[in-house]
Amino acid sequence: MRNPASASTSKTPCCTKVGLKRGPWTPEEDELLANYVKREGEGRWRTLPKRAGLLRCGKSCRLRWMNYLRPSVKRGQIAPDEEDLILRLHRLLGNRWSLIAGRIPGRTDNEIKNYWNTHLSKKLISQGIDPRTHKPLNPKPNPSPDVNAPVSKSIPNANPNPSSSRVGEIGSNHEVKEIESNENHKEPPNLDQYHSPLAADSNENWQSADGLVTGLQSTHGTSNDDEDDIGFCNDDTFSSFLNSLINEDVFGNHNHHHQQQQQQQLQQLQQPSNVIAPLPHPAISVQATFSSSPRTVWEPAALTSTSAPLVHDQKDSMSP
DNA sequence: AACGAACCCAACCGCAGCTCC
DNA sequence: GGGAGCTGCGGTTGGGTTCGT
Repeated sequence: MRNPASASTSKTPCCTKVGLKRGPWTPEEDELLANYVKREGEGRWRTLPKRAGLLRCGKSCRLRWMNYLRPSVKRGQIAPDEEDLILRLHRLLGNRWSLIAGRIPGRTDNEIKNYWNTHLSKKLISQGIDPRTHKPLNPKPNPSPDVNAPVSKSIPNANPNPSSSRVGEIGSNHEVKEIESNENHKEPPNLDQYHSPLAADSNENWQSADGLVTGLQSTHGTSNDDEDDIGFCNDDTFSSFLNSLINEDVFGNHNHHHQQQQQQQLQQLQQPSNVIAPLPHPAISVQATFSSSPRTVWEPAALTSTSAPLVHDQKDSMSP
């Protein structure tokens, strides 16, 4: 990793350091950016502002495009189906917002993160469920959770163990690395050690976490020819699992590929229309974080207006 | 009506991973 | 192999809006 105090910082000066504009975007800036990206395509964000005639830093441009200007970005309220999907995916993935967003067409990671922090975490808390672990807040047969406890603004970030904000959840990079590392050893890790959202819990109407784990593991135990190549949480396996999750059919619909194939697929994914592949195996769009693959991932999820949106396909009830 | 508290969400920041040279 | 540069992710902030008193 680079030392932020040295090269990196000076190489990528932030807006303030070079006197670039910050804060809310004006319609004129939006238009400049949108027109430029439509004309030239995404990428090369660092130099884009200059080329597009914007007094913004590249990061800011990218964020604005990704979260707001992209034609495929869906606006409006999160539908109940989407909410349910977010809950289930979060339970599985933790705070991997981009992965979650990659499974929900038209929604951005930022939007989902915000929605989680402002709505869902509170909702879970009010149900006595720890939004981080998806376990009961008070495991002991205690007086019911304090539903009336004030849910302060800080709740989203309220972490029983603040110093571990990036360490204490399955979604953390460290843990993903561990999983990947285990993958190399071809030994299924015990997910419980990550006190993961997969851990069993109670009063939820979505699938039992034990079932999820079992399902995931059984994916390996029972599946096909490519077995040797499959680590736990192998990209495709994981992706399959996510699809199954979405389909609410954890044990069905498995299909494994070699990682090499995945790489190829990922390259193909540079074509947006491929990103969320149509069922039966939409798989691919979740790969980035769980693999060493180049990132492509989530962008396309939003570009699926022409492909079958998973939520629609599977649940057939998400209304516009 | 006025004020403060709470909420919401767009945007920013720092870090980490990847690619290229 | 290692450093430089770029991109993307997740956490956090802060300003505008809504709600409650």
